[in-house]
Amino acid sequence: MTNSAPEVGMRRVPASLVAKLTAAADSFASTFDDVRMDDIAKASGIPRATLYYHFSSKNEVLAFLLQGVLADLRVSVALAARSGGTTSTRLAAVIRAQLDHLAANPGVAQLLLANLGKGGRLPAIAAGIDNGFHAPVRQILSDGMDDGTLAAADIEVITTALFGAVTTVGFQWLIADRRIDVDRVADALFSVFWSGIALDRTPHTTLRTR
Amino acid sequence: MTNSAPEVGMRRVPASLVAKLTAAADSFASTFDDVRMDDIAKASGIPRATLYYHFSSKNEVLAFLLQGVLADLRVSVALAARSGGTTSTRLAAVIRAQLDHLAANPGVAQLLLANLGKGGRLPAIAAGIDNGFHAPVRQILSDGMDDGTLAAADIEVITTALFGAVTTVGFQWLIADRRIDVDRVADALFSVFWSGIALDRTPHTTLRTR
Amino acid sequence: MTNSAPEVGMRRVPASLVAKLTAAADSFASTFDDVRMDDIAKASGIPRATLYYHFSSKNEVLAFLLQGVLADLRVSVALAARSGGTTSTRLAAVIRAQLDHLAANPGVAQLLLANLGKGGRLPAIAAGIDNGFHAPVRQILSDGMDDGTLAAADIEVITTALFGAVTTVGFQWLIADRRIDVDRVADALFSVFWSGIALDRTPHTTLRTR
Amino acid sequence: MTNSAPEVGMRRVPASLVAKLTAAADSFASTFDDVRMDDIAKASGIPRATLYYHFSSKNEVLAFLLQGVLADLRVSVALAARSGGTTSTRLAAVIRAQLDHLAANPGVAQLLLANLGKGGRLPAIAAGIDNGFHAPVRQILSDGMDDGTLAAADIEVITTALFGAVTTVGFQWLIADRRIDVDRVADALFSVFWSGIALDRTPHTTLRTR
DNA sequence: CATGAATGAGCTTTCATTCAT
DNA sequence: CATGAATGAAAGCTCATTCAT
Repeated sequence: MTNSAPEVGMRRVPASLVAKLTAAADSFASTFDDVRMDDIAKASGIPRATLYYHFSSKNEVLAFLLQGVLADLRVSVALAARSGGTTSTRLAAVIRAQLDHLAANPGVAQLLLANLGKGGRLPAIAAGIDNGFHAPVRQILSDGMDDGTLAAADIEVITTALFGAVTTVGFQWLIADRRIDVDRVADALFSVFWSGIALDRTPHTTLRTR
Repeated sequence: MTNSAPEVGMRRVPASLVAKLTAAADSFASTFDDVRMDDIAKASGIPRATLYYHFSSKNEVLAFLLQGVLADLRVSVALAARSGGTTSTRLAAVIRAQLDHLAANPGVAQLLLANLGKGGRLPAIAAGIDNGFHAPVRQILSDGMDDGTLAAADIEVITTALFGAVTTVGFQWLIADRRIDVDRVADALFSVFWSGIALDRTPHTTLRTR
Repeated sequence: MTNSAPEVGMRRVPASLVAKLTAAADSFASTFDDVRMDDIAKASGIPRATLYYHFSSKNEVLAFLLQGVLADLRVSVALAARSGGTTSTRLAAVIRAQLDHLAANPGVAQLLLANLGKGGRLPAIAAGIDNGFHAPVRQILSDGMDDGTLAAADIEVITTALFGAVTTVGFQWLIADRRIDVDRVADALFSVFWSGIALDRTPHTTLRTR
Repeated sequence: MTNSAPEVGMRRVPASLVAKLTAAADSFASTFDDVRMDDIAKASGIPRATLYYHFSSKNEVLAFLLQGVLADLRVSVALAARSGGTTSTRLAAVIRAQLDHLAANPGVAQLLLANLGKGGRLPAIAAGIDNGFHAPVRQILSDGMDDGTLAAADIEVITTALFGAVTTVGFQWLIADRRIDVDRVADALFSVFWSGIALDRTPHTTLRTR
């Protein structure tokens, strides 16, 4: 899973650093605690001062890693989405791609989760997720509606729901089992989103409780 | 939404503190950054030293707030789940309950999200979420399978997926619109989970990419 | 030489700190090198964190000390200037006061000198010196011209020249001898400024070399 | 005002560096803050590592600049002092020379002032000032006493006082007006030192306050 | 020779927590 | 009981200097 080394406005990061950083990312990202610059330094073997030579702050380092991971996600999800099959095939592939990605980058993915609610990085991260996951899924859904495969539905909600469901389940598995049983999880998730859970699809009515 | 003031091992927290803390929770929780003891103190008007008189650490204060919110969630979701309707009715009610809860406690909910990956609080939080959301949903699903309303399925995955989907979509709305259009979101989410997105439910096969 | 503890916009500084700081000032100020917060802490026995509790930055600590010293200077010089004697008596007294002050606060005075060319403190320091020394001297000179004791002259230049001369000579003595022979120096300085160095005062002409 | 490129124990500094450094000196010297190696590098356009190739430390670079400036001072003051006029003419010329020098090198002069109290450079600087200013003035004063032009007086104090007065007034003007009105200042200073400020020179007595 | 890259050492500042009243 | 004051233990960042080409 090669990191595409995106620029974030700082000095072009040399390949050797990129390699060390991404290699070490999972180990320091999964300390389950605030990541300290020293953690990054120790885990990657890059002296703190050297990191500061290439990045202008700790946040830049994290942003760099997150953007790298998101870029990777984008690539693999886009690939899955483009695989010219049916709507269902493409959707299933996208789910698998995201799960594979989670399984491959557990630490950084967690870092990403921890940063969803932090320090001004949100816009960039949100954009990254939108590019990497939402956009392809929106495309698949929209294609599916066009060709009559899918029922008309709230694309925005469904897309976000799919992302949330896949990510949450993936994390749940990672935390519980240290790994993800991609086959089982992907099947179950696809099945829910594709066919729903009801045995019978007779129209029902949602209650408005308020 | 009264906070049930659970004990976490510290001396009984006086009502006045509980009031001030929960009232202020949203303001300091949404600083979108690491919450510092001083933030809590300033937002709640309770001097730092006084907080330390009642709690034994910052984590205890956060845990107290999170548990309070989770207890509230538990109450309202349990209520929704117990409302003796059909499986679909109960499920829809649970989704609404969680969305209402998110809308009512955006700050603390975010705090909770930000703390999913932090400082040893995870087990307690996970337990709280399990009690508050997963358990009732599992019950509903299991009931539904028993009475033939639901297709046999991977209850564990579905439950987690539902939680992730509802929460993620809820946050997405909060961040984008500052509020949640509960009706629209609840309908859309219920519809996906209940019936799926496919127009036609002809059996399909999931590809195994690996 | 009591420090009048002026406020600089930060937390009111407790007397005990003021005492420790001013007592230690000379020792850390005379390291002849950049003063580090740790020097101040060690010399004064006040923990670094405590200093940061009372002051908002290292510069604030230095500013506080400088202002204190300048306030002291102001008091003693004003006293000397007010001593209702003749113009010459008052001027001589002011010179002595400034030399005494230098001798009593060598370290902080040096700190002041080192800071004349640094970090935005200049305006405040300049104001302090103006209040403490220039203003009284200007008053004496102006009084002297009014009562016919002094020849008409460029008060601004003379005042600054006197300050520069007294301070420079004082420092020179401090550095060379570790102390100031106040009697000798004061006499010599007063004599130059009062009578000049020429044996004969026959009018002369200054050459314009360019 | 050509910099005579004195050696300070480092390899011979190439002319191109000398040019760039002295040209840039005023700009980085007037940052009014601690001069960092990077400031010097940026202001002069000479890469930091190149500076280290030619000088062995930051202090060497500063010393080089200061000594250059002091050498210039020495040349022009010596010239003024030697101009075979009367004592008063020579003294006036020296005052003008120092003021001209200040006006021509405000930044480096300030750097010099700021470094009077710093890092081990003091002895060299003091020696430079002594050679450049004090020695010629001492000579003039001593000549004047020999030929009966001057009253007997404390040559050491007067010399230092003159230097302090001229320098301080010069800086004062630079800071206040961005330039020095050399004519006015030189006249006023010479007048004070030559004739004193008293209208009447009737003998007076200095009070001994202690 | 010259210089972009790298880094050891150390600085200022922050913050959770404890103390003393 | 409650709290203003105090502080130990890091954390983030800077900078003079050295390395490697």
